[in-house]
Amino acid sequence: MPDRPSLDGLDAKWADRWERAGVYRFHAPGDRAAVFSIDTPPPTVSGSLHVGHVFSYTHTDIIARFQRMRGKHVFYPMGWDDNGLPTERRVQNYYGVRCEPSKPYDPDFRAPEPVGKKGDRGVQSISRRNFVELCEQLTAQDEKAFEETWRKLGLSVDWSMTYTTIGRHAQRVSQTSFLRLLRAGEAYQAEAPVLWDVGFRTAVAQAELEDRDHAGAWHRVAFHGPGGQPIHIETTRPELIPACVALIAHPDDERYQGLFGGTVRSPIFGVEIPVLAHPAAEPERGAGIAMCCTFGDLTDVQWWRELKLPTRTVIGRDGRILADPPSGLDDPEGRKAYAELAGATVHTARERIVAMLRESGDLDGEPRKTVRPVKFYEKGDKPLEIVSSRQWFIRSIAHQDVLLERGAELNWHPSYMKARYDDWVRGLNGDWLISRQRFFGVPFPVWYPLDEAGEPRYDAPILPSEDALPIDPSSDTPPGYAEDQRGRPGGFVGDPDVMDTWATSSLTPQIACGWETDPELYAQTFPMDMRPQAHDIIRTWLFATVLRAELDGHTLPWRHATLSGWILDPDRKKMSKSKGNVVTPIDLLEQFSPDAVRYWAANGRPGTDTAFDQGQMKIGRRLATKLLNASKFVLGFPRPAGGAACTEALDRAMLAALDDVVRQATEALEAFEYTSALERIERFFWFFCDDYVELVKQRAYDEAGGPATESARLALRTALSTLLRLLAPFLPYSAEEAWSWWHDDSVHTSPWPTPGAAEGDARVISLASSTISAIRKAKSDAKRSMRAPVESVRVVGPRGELRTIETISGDLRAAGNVESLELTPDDDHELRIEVSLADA
RNA sequence: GGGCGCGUAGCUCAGUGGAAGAGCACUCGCCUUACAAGCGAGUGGUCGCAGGUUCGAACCCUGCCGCGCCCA
Repeated sequence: MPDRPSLDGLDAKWADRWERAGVYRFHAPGDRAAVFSIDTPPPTVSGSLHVGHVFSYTHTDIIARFQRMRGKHVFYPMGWDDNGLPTERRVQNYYGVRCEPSKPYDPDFRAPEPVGKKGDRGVQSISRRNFVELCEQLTAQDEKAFEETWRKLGLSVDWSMTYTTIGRHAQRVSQTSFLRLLRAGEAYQAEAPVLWDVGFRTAVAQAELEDRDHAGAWHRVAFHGPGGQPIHIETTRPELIPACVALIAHPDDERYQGLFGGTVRSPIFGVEIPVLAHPAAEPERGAGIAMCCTFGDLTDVQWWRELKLPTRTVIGRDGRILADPPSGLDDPEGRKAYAELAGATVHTARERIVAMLRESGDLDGEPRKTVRPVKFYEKGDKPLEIVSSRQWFIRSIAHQDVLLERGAELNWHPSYMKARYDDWVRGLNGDWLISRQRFFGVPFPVWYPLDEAGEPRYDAPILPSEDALPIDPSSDTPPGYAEDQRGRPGGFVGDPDVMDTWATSSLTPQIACGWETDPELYAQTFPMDMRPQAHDIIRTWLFATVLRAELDGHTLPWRHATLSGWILDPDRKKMSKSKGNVVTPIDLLEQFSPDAVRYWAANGRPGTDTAFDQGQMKIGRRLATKLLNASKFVLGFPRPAGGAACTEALDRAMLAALDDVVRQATEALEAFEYTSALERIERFFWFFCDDYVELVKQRAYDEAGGPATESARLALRTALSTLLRLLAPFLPYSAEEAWSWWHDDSVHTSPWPTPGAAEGDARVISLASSTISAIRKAKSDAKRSMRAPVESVRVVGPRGELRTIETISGDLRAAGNVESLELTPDDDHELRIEVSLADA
């Protein structure tokens, strides 16, 4: 036991010992009921950890530690989400490279020096395989740094079970699951219009969209009616005029009754276009008649599908106008005009076409500026386009009802978060698009035979056997073929796409629990007990995981979902990356100690956004330091003899009150309410230090010993043992340090306290506190030391209360340095305490 | 536009039908043999606003205002 206990250095000391002793190692007990399994969110390693991570992962760790002390075998693996676009982007920016799939692999390629500043040097094109290798190298580095932070924070993770979402095991699980869905008809591919990000050149899913206000302008444009009369439409996207396949108005719109069923000619391009009626047209919007294009928005897709309209694609996957005009654009003048647009970006094409319309007199008035919500890919910086392409989907629309049922079975913490899930499931408007035209991800384990013309036969995919997984169809050869047949007529070709990150991370329970690879482990850990995550990814991660477990086994993946809030900066705004990076988690842990940072995190209630508050960390640091000092004080007394008993009223009352705290804290933690558990424990702890310890100090010091002294020493030790264990989930380092002063085992594997048989009078405590308070106030008012002698304390009040005070009068006199304590009955008035100080 | 949450002391937040609370900050004190990185005491509130229910409302109901988030 050190002379001056300190928090500094505890993390290094204990993180190392815990690892060596295997304190958090999972040992399968052979019994599902004895396990508590946690589906830890794999953080995206393409960024840096920020205080928000520290916040929410601490919440999970508190529950993990509590359940472990409750006797559960806690299954608590960590994963790293390293696959997917965020990693690609990080690698591109970090090394200044770009993946060029047509380039051959360079076996001698060495990772370039990291880019110092943007624009320092040109971007280097490298082969897909070299690019993937760079991704693997950089994520390995990032993962190491993440693990260090987590260990320092004191997460009680079993690090021997760490997985990554790009690792072999995850790929195997992901591909196995995909093949099964494919065989069951739950996964399918289709040529369909999909939302497309032209910057990243990939399809994106509904869950990855966000609406952003985007500046644009209404253009009033004349189409030409049968008699040459102008039919005006209003559009924000005049560059899509060559893609126009119909004009559409509401069936009840009187203005256009005469035109329905007829045709008009498009300006500039001179294409004959039908005028049709459809209820999705909004009479109030613009001119009430809209041009339907391939594809301007999701309504265009709906019209195209329902009215069986032709396709006139003009925007390519790079966001530029295609070189060749679409079918139907036959007019020579029109083709000439189109040629001036070919190759231009959407923005440029719009400017040119506006100039043409102005020239031809088909632009009515000037464009009117507007701001309207436009769909963006959440990671993208250009509006999404809609392009038709072949993509993989997982069925979800067909399962909406059962998904809602599963949502109702799940225990949500806090419960109101369920509404977000329900909203999302009810609002699904298509199946889940899982293919991405990217490089660093889990490949689709599929090849296609090539026909005589060298065209892939998408309807006859070649599938690997499950035991061959994981495979990469771009380098592995399908069964029955030789590698030299790749890409040749009559040969084969691999599916070029990779799965979206969520398509793999929606399987974290299966990946972590050993689905199809470790049946024993799986039986003891799945369905998991707890899924902690942030509330903003209910529509992605939570939803997708529920879907996959349903499709695979008609089960929920876990019993409880716990949703953490966000960290807000002091201005109540969501903590931005730049701000979060000003103070890195490591800096915080160094400055305040892990226990202090955890204390701050533990004060953020489940689901509630919480302010970043270094003040709370200071308080946490104070609490942890106090715990060490109080422990040192209690353990400084001789150990009570074997036959010692708590005989004194104050000791018994204190232990009884502590039992209540144990009950309340246990109940709260069982319900994942770590904040109220901490609040109750903490409140008691300060009472223990400030009042109880002060009151029994003299009695405990008494070198003559005796039953009353033994009672105090025993009560102090008993309470300390309980308090250290109650605080261990929150302050694992200081609790472990103090515990180690008188135990050989770890506090984190010792049993969670249970209420004892202590019987005590709760009134004793409140009367003790109010009496000693009155004495202190008298001294404080007189600006005297707390040790100043008191000539007399006169307590006047009801006999019952006086009798209670009588039982603790010795402690009160000793603590207050009181010469005489006088008790005067007065049953007609409330308790009154008069204090007379001795002369200075 | 729909849904969810929030609004209590200068700040961060507890309290969900029975006497308005804690910590921080601030003020005034105290070397007190665990802790001065400590301890004691004090100042501070129209519980967003307006109605309603009730013997009694910060708490339940209705409406409004403000903030945030999710979804269209």
